[in-house]
Amino acid sequence: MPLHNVEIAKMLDQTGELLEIQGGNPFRARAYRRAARVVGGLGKSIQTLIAADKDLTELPGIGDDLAAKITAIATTGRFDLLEQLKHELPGDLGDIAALPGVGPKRLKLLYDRLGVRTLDELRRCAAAGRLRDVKGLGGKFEIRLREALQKPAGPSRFRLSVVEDEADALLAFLRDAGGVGAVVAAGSFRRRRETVGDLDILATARDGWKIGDRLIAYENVVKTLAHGPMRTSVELRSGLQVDLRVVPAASLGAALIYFTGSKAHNLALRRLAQRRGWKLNEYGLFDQDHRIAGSTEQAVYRKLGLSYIPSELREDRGEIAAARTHSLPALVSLADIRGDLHVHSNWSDGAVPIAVMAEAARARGYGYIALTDHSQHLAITHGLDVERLSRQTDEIDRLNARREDFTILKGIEVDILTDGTLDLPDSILARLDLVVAAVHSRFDLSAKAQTDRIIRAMDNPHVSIVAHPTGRLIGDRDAYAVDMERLIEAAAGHGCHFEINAEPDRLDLSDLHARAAKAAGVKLAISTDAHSADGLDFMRFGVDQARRGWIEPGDILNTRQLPALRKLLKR
DNA sequence: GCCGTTTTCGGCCCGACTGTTTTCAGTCG
Repeated sequence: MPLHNVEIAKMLDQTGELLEIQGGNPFRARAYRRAARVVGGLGKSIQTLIAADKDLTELPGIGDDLAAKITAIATTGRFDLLEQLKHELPGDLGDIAALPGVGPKRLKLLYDRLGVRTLDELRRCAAAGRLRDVKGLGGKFEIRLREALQKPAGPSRFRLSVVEDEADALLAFLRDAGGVGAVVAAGSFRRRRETVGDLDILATARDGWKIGDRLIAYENVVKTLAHGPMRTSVELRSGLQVDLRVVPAASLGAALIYFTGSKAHNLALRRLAQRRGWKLNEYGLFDQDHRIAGSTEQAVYRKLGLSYIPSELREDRGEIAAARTHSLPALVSLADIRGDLHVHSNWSDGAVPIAVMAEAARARGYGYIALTDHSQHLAITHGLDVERLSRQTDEIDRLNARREDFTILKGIEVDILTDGTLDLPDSILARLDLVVAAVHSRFDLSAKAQTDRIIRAMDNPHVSIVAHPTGRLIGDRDAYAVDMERLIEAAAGHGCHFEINAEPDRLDLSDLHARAAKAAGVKLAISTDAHSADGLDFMRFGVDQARRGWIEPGDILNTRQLPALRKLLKR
C-alpha cells in the first residue's frame, strides 16, 4: 500500500525515537528525525517524486541510505528497521518518552532497572514508590512523574487565535511592570503557525528575577514549572505553557532569532555561523569572544550573508538558500488586501444584513466584497434556492446603486453534491459575478471519489473558486481524503482558483498546500467566510498562512483592483 | 546517517534550569 508523506514521516520519526532510546549513535537517530521533518514538510508527495524518477538525495538531510529506505517505505508501506526496533523494544516506550522529564536516559533506567515497558507498569512502579530507589532518579522525579501520569492528556497544541487572545492580555500585563524594556512574543506564535504548543515571550529587563516574579503573579497562572534569573516557565489555567526568557538589550535580535525558531531554522543558521568559524547563540553572533552582531535580527542575518528572513518563513524549507541569493519572496501583507471574496449575510446563516457586512468591509478600507451565501442543499443554513438567490441579486443591485466607491459582488457558496454536480442550475450561476463551490457533505468518500467529485465541480465553467478545499477543522476534524496534487493540477488546467479560508479553525488551504498551488501557477483568494461583521477581522490569519506558504501579492486574487479581479474570475 | 570554499573522515548547536551530583548529567527548547 503506497503511503502519504505524513505517514512516511511518522515512521521515520518513530525510528529516530526508538534509535535514541536504544542508545548508540545519537546522530544517527537525529538523522532519522531530520528526514522525518523534511518529508513531512514537502510540498510534493514522495510518491510523485519517485514516480517521476526524482533523486531523493537532493533533499536536505537525505543521503543514499535514507533515500533507499524512504523509497522502500513509500512503495511497500513497510519499514523493516522500524519493525525490528519495535520487536527489540516492545511496549509503549514512545508514550513514556513523551512524559515531561523523561528523556532517553531516564527511560533506559526505567526500562533496565525496573523493567517498565508500558504506561501501566510505570504507573504501578510510581505508585509503589519504586522510582526513588533507582540511582540517578529520585523523589522529586517520582512526584513529578506521578502528577504527569494522573493528568488527563489535555490539548497539546492550541489554535493560533486562542493563543493570540491569551498573549495580548499577558503581554500587556508584563509590559506594565517597572524596569522592563521590550516584551515580545516569539516562538511558533510569531511564526504564525496554525497551532501553537506553548507561548514564548522574550523580554529585556534590568532584573530577570523580577519580571519572572510578575509572570508568576499573573492571575491565570496555576503552576510554576521553572524560575531562574534568565528564564521562567509557568502553566496557565487553559493548560497553555508560557516560557519567559530575559536577555540584555544588546542581545535582543539574536535572542529573537533563537526564541522565534524554528529549531530547524536555528540549527541551520548555527551551522552557517560555525562554518565561518563563528558561534551563534541567543546572546549574539560571536567571533571568538567578540560580539559581531546581536542587537537586531537584521544585523545577525546580514553578517551571515543573508537577507532578512520574515518569521513566517523560518521553517528550514529553503528560506536560507533563498536568503543567501537574496531571492526571498516579497510576501503578501494585510495592507495588500482590497476585498473579501467569501462573506455571508442573514439571507442564509450569517448574523447580519448584506448592507451591514458591506459597510463593515468598507470601514476596513476594502473596495469590494463578494456576498456568497449558502445554496439550498444546506437546508440547516437556510440556503438559497433559485428564486431567493434571484431576489438577492436584485437587492444587491439596489445597494450598489447607492455607492460609487464600494461594490458588492453577486456570488454564491454553492454546494458540490456527491456526484460533483452543483446545487444550483447553470442558468442562475451564469448571472453571478462569482461562484464559490464547496463540499459540505459526504466527507467519507474515498480519496478517488472525493477528488473526482471536486474536479467535476471545477469542470463547470461558472466555478471561479473552490472554498476550504480540504474541509479540515483544526483540532476537530481531519481533512477528508483527497488527492491535493490532482486538484491543484486540475485547477491549473481549468483556470480555476483556490481559497485560503481565513477562519482560524479552518486555515484551508494550509501553508504547504498554498505553496504547492502557487508552484503550479494556481491563484488564491484569501477569504474570511465571515458570518458577522467581526468575522471580517479573521483576514489576518489567512494572510499569515499565505505568508507561511511563500505567497506574494500577485498570487492573490483579492489584492487586485476590481476590474483586474473581474477578468480573473471569468474563465 | 549526513555532509564538506578548511575535510570523503570526523565532525555533527548551544545554553538555562532542575535535581541529585558532590562538580554535573539530563532534559528542554
